[in-house]
This record gives sequence, C-alpha cells and structure tokens, in this order.
Amino acid sequence: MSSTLDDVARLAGVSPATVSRALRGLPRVSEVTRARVVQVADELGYVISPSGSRLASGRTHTVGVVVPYVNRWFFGQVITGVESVLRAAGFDLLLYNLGGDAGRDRFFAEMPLRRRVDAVMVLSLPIGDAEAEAFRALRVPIGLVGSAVEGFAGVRIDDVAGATAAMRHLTHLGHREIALISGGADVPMHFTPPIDRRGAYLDVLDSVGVEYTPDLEAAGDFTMAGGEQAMGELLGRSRRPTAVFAQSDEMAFGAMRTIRRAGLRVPEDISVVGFDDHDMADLLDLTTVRQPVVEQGATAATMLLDWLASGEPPAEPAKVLPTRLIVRGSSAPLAGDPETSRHHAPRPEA
Amino acid sequence: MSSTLDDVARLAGVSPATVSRALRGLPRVSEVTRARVVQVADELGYVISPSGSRLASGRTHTVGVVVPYVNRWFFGQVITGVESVLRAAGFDLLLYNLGGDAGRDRFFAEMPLRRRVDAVMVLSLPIGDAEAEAFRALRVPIGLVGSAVEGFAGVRIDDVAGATAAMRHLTHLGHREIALISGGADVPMHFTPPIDRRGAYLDVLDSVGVEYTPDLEAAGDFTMAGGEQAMGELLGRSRRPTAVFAQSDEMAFGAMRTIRRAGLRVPEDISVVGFDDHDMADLLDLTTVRQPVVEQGATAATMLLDWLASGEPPAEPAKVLPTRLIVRGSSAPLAGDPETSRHHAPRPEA
DNA sequence: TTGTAAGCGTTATCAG
DNA sequence: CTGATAACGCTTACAA
Repeated sequence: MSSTLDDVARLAGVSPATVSRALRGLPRVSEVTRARVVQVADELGYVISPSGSRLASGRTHTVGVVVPYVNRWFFGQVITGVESVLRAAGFDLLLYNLGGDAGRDRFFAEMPLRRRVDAVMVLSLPIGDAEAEAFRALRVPIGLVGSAVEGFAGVRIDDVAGATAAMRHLTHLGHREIALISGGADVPMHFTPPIDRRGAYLDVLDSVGVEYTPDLEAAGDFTMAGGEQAMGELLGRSRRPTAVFAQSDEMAFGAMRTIRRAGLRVPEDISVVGFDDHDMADLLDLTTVRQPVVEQGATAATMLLDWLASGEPPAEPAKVLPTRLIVRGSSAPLAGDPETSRHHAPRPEA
Repeated sequence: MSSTLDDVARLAGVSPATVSRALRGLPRVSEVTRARVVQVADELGYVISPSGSRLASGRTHTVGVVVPYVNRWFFGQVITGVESVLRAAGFDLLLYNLGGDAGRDRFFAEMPLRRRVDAVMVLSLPIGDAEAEAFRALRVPIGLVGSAVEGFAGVRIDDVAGATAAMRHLTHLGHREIALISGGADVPMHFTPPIDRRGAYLDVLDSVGVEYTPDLEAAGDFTMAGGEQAMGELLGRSRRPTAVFAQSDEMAFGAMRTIRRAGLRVPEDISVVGFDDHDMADLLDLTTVRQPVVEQGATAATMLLDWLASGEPPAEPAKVLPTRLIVRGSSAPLAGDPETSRHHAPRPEA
C-alpha cells in the first residue's frame, strides 16, 4: 500500500542506498541526485518506515517519559516543556504514567522501556538506589527533573533558597509560630526537594531563635486533599500557628480551605505561603515561591538530547534554575506585631 | 549485548519459530516446550525487540494520542484514562501535544503519526472536515473524545442535557438575566460541545420566555484568563446579568475573580455556574456540571482497542456518558425573588 | 507439534 | 559519488 524506499529508488533510477543517504541529508550525494530523489519521494508520498530504520540502525529516535501522575498540574507543565524540545528534534515521546504505587511497582518490575527508547526522562519521581540502578541498567542516557543522581542529567531548582525565601518572608512579617505542611513521610534519598524545603524551614526557624516542634508539622502528600487534612490536624493541636508554609501550592489550597471552614481568615488569622506558583495561585491570591516548570522540562530534554548526540554525559551534575518569591494576599504581618503592622495595607479580595 | 530470539532458540534447542510462538502464547506449542522456552528466555533476560517484531508483523502495538494541551486539567484527566487502558493491553502511548495553533498546523501538515501507530486517539480537538480527512488517510482506527465523526469511534457526554441542567438550575432560582461565557468564536463543525452547550442556553432561555441578546454573551476561549476577560466585557455592558453560565469551570473561575474584583459578590450579586467539575471547583465552591473525564478517556481507549482487535468499527457512532449537576455555593436565588427566596439557606464560605 | 525459509524496510560496509 | 550486499530481529506461510 504505501511506498517503500525501493520504490523511490526504482523511480529515481538510483540504488536504495543512495535514496537512504539522500533523504537523510548525508554527505556524499550529489545535489542533483538528491534533488531528484527528494522529488520522487514526495511525489510518491514516501514516508520512512520507523521499524525498518530502527531495526537497521539500532536507534529508536524515541524518548521514554516517566511521570508519576499526568493529571497533576506540575507534571502537565513539565511534559509540555519536554515535548516541545523532543518534537522539535524529531524524537517520539513514549509516555509512561505510573499513577500511584501499584503502577510504580509494576513499572520497575517490568521495565517496559527496555529496547524501545534511546533515552529516558524521569519527572520528579522519588528515586532510591534501587530505582536508580534499574534505570542505569537500561544503558541509555537518563534525564531527571527535580532530583540529582550521579551519572544522570538533571535539572532542578534551588529548593533551599526557595523555601528560605518563603520562610524569611514569614519571619519578617513577625511570625514565629509557623507550621509546616510537608510532603510524604518516606522520601528516598535521591529525591531531595521535600527534604531541602524542610531543611530550610528548620534553618530559618533556628535563625530567629525558634525551636522546632513536631506539633507544628503535618504531612500533606502533595495533594489538595492532603493539605486540607494536614491543616485539620494542625488546627486540632494545642498551639495554633499564626502562619503556614506548605511545600506545594496544592497543599496550600487545601490548607486555606480548612482554615476558612474552621471560621478563621487568611491572612488575618493565619498567613499561608505555598510553593510552585500553580496556575490557580494567582486566582486564590496565594503568596508562593515561583519555579520555572515548563522550562525545567525543556532544559532537561535539551541536556538529554545533547548527551545523546555527543555521547558524553553532561559535565555539570545538575543544572539549577532560579526561583522567586511572589508575594500575594495570603500572607500578612502578624496581628499586633509592632514591628511590621504599620507596613501593612489591606488587599482586595481575590 | 542483549540476547535475541535466536539465542533463546539455540539454548532451548528449538527453532526460532517455536520460540516466537511459545513466547507469544500462541497455540500449537506443547506445554513442555513452552515451559522450557520461557525458562530459557528469562534466564537470558530476553526482551523482544519491538523493531524486529513491528517490521515483521506490520503492527506497532502503539497508539498515538493527540492532545491540544497536555497541561490543561481536562486533558491530563483524559490521558490518565487512556493510558491505563492502553498500558493494561500492552500498547505503547505515543504522545503528541499540539499546544496551540502553530503546533496544530505543523501536525496536520506533517502528520507525524504515519507508519508509526496502529490507531489514534484524538482528545477534544476541534475537528473540521479537512482534519477528519487527514486522520482518515492514516487508514487506522481513530478514536475521539468530545466529538463525533462518522466512521470514528467516539465517546462524549450529553452536552445539551448537561447545559440544560445548569441553565434550568439558574432559571429555577429565578434568574432571567443570564449571561453566557462561551468557548471560542469559530468552532469547526465536528466539535459540538460549545455549540450544544450554547444551544441549551438558548433553549432554556426561550422556555422561560426570555429573548436572547448578544449583550449577554462573551467568548472566553476555555481558559481562566479568557473567562476573566469575558466577564469584564459583560460587566462593562449596559445590562448587568444576575447570573452567568460558563461553558467550562476554568472560565467560571476567571469570571468569579472578575466579579469579586469589581466589588461584587458571588452568589449574592451574581450567581455563577460552570461545566466540568474541575478539581478546584469544590474548593472554590462552584456550582457546576460534572462530567466523567477519566472515564471518557478509558472508554474511548477501550472502544479503540476493540476495534483494533475485531477489525470492526464500533456499531454505535458515539457512546454518551452521563453528566450531573453539582450544586454548590456559587449559585443562589435571585435576590428578592419571592418564588425562590424562602428555600434559600445561606451556605458556609468555601 | 515443530522446523525451514522467505520476507519486512532500512542502514552500513565495502567496493567501484 | 554510487551501488551491491549483508545484516538487523522477528513473523509467518508452508512443509514436515
């Protein structure tokens, strides 16, 4: 039904080998021959057969993209960045959505990418040594967003700096009773964002002479529902915080809701700061730490393709992109704090 | 480096053909032979070469998934549904993100799926005759979510019913000055959701004896920013609506923000109803029409795989999934309406 | 039930 | 600069 390289060769009056070279833009083909071949090819509507090409060359021109949850804002953004770079380079994107622990286990048990990709991009997936080893066993370039592993290409943000900015913002506003809504409980060693953000929380507290107390920490699983619940726990404890730092915007959204349901106001009673600058953060007037999400995906994909093209893994272990504190209406000076309250002007409701 | 089918054959002391049959679970292989082959195969860590298999069989075991914007809530959900079905069936998912008009044009100009997929799933993409023809030219089963085209497998919701429920809800609350925030201006013939929803708007208005006026309609492009702007236009006109029906939740979110920024309250001054039941709808206390999004993806994928397996296109032109009105706090009786106000109890803030 | 052998559509090596 | 020719790894009649 559809025409093959041999068909093109026959009609152009040259050998298949020449057609192959001509169409791929290889040297050692005279321009007149190439022109003829190209013309015949698109007269015939010739399209190369990927299977044939892959079998013969050994390269798939495909990148596997492994993502925990396609349906979460963050991953949709990263994929957008990755996709545009891959597409522009003529690579196919094979999507693997893990979607929870079951899918994750199945993935690592079967490693379905074996023999079908030239490289793999892993998006913000908590990775331990075993997982890193499983990827390494594929013997293809691996790119990471959000974590750094020796021997892989990585792009991340400076989580410490971002979280520090968020926390300093709160302490400058006079807050001292600051709660933390963290991610999950057990994060593998190579997935540092939750650890780094928590570390910054502790350090900033320490820098203003406040002692850490577990009473002011709750886990929110990086989801809205988790944030909602975590905030519930926090409000149920003895000391009510005057501010909350959530490790992600979605958790912050959940927390804001719980606060309001409890009859309290944001920011008058409790200030809330998130992390990400989610699409909805502006709408909900949430103070947050903006990170370049699409760009992380694009940058990581670019590094991966460079690696593929050069054969050399990237020199730098992980590229670090900047974050920026975006102050909105969900954070305000501590009520009655003499130091800061005179700077405070009321903001319009979102 | 990695072992081939021939390696397995040699070690198992059988022919390559037998290995092929044994590993694929085909009949006409004795159980003892199959057992031996399987054992040798995983001793060797044998993994089939997709390229070889594809070239020989002509089937790619891959489905191309074409999506307008991966980073929008709706599409992330649909992809999740599609992915789980494909993965379970052992199919690969090749992702094509159009990401706007430029990408869309490039896609249709190049049709990069040619020769690389067994079937295509098109997610809520506005499709005209030309596009439908382009897909048909691939000569593979095509699945659609959100539109119906003759000869394609389709899954959609009853947009008329959904929008009617939303509009009736508003008219029952006493509203008569109801604005519509519609999608884009130019929707191709085969992409009916915006048309159907608008039709329902007109019909319900008509059923209560209200005449349509363009003053009460604005386009929001199915985005939050678009909804924000559309609401701005509506408020700038002579007649201020007492209620707004937005064709998507994201547009509704934007509209709510504009309303509040204008110093008005939702629902006291203006009721707002959306469409989708977006993750954030509950948080923002938005009355909306819930549609089963993940399930639409899963159902469409299932139909597509059935078609692929049987060779028969689905009998029914498009499967229709139900919607359901979810009443939350963003809609309330028309202020001062004697008919309905006695039923109204105040709701807690979100 | 199993084996033989001819492809499938490219690429790549090596002559010419 | 161009052409034979041998892979690449598997599937699938067709035979046995």
